Amino acid sequence: MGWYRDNCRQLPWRRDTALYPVWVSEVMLQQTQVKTVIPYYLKFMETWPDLEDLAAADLETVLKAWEGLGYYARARNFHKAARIVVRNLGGIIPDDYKGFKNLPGVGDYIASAVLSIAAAKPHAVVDGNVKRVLSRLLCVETPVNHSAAHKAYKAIAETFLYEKDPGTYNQALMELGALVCTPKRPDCAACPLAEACCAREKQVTDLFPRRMAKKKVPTVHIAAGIVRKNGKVLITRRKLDGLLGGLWEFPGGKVEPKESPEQACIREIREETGIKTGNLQFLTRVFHAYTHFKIEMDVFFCDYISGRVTLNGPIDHKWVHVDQLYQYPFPRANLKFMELITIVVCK
DNA sequence: AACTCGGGGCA
DNA sequence: TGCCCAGAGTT
Repeated sequence: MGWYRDNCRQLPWRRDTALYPVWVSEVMLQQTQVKTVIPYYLKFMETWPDLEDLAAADLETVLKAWEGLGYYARARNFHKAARIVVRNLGGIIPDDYKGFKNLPGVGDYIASAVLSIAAAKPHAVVDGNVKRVLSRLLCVETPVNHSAAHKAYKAIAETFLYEKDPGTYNQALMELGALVCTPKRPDCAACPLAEACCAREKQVTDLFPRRMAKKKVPTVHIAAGIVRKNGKVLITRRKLDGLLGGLWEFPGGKVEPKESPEQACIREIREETGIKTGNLQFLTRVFHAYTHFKIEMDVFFCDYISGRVTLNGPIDHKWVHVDQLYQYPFPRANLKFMELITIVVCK
């Protein structure tokens, strides 16, 4: 705790420890590094300073603010939770564990983090940092990426919980993991727990935390088309659940075996939107990695030929001017060639 | 209990 | 390149 007081970073969400701003930060910080979150957090709080503001916003606007941050279900769930609090709970965020965790997108980590930091409730957090620190401190053999890990580390974290100031205890443990007890080359010389650390004493910090082997991720070939018609281009909106739910994209899909990217592009656009396209012109190839697979996407300009849009898969579509594309939330893989479109079209 | 869900920082 | 990150929901 003393180490934390002297060494903690000055982060934007540490300025206001009310429930809402802490909640915003914890949702964004889920599986996302501090450095990445900072600009998103500042802009989000500026746009929606209070829960009521967020509840009144369109989902689409919230997704736009989340664009590039990933795990878009976080934004959808948080937005939904804000509306539940305003509509059903009188605008009061529950400050008890059961009531708060019941909200969509709030699991054990967020409930424990928000309530300990913003309401001094005695709940220990378990995140990647905490698991790493405790694993080394006690030479815990439970692999941190195993299903049983959360429960095991939660029990350990609770035994050490400092109930007089659980928020600082939790943040101190996480900060220690982020700054000192790092995944690679931990700085044991700077660690306040060094004397008590099992892994350091045995010189095996690089063997902890234990981790189960990961699977390799396959690569998928994708073809996407920028369909032009009367100076506008076609974009479609993905269904709200699943991968990249609710985001807009250029229509396309998987290139089947024995099929050329051009054929796949025309076929996928016809299947998804019902329209016929042709006169394909290669624009670029984009590489992008997701958690469970990688994609190689060939992007084509296409001309609209015939047919009316009848959606099969996407939940919406629009013909938009290239200058208006920035208004819609797109996946990163699409943003990678967005600027190129403008350059080519204007030429 | 296993699988799905983004994107970036970093060695 | 591969690893890992202030995890939660679904199956």
